Amino acid sequence: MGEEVKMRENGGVDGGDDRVSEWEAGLPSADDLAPLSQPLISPELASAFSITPEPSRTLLDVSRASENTLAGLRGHRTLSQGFSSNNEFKSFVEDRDPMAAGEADADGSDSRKMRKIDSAEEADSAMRTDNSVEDPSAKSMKRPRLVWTPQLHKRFVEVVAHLGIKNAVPKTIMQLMNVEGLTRENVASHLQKYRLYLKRMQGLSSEGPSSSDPLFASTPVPQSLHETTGGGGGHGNGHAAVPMPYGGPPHMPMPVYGHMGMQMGNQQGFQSNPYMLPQMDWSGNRCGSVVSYPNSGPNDK
DNA sequence: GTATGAATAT
DNA sequence: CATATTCATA
Repeated sequence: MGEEVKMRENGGVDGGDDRVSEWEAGLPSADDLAPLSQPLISPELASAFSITPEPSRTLLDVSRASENTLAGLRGHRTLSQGFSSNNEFKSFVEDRDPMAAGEADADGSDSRKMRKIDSAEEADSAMRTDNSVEDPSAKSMKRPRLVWTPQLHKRFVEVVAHLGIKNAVPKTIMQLMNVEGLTRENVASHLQKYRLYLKRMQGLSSEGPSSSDPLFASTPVPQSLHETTGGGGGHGNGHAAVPMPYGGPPHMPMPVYGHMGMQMGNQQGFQSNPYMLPQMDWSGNRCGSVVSYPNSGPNDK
């Protein structure tokens, strides 16, 4: 099972060196996972989800069943726990929402207000036309919308930062993130947004008339030239802080989780994805009996 | 044919 | 607004 991380084989565009092999072991130690175990989710949110707040979750270091790719690399370096020990990353997913907010048919009737919560026993069974998408062997299935959770985004940012804008291409990022279920398109899309964000910030680094420019973002704007490996050297890039206003640490005016006006019929809300993500690390953190996933798969092509 | 980046759609 | 999907292109 030992696998070596293989990446960038030379796509054809740009002919820079594709040498990469340092972060494999020295990826940024992002920092501590402390915040990770911290309530990334507000209590109310948790309540809403009905998920046990689990107050006694000191360090979730307990779970550590990852190690797939970087398993062999780790060992040296005492880094607090950069990527290697970051535990397996899973994504959180949300079912395809036909219409999230507004924008439905005409304007006057939005018949979308129903809440049948209560009743201890909701035996509402007649429903579901039975189309459970279940196909363990399904090769392609419409994956649910991927939610870029703060943690995920963080990973993303870190990887990108350490890759250097030059090598930060979707495929590589995806591979380095090593998040199961993440697809190139996912990354590409997010990368696009991220780039836009960077660009926007470049022009107005400190400007900010009153935009909602979060004072976060220490302007880590990566220099246009960065070469992480290879070459040249050095680059003492320690690591960048999460530039995006993501990962709302202090408060949560309504940041990452954005609008959770989810109108799920199921109280549990969580869907059972045949493929990925049943676990909710950062927030719910339900480790312990995390089922090992058929990691063998689909990713990493 | 694959991968990327931007545009466009949901 | 956040992602997904499509399109043109390297």
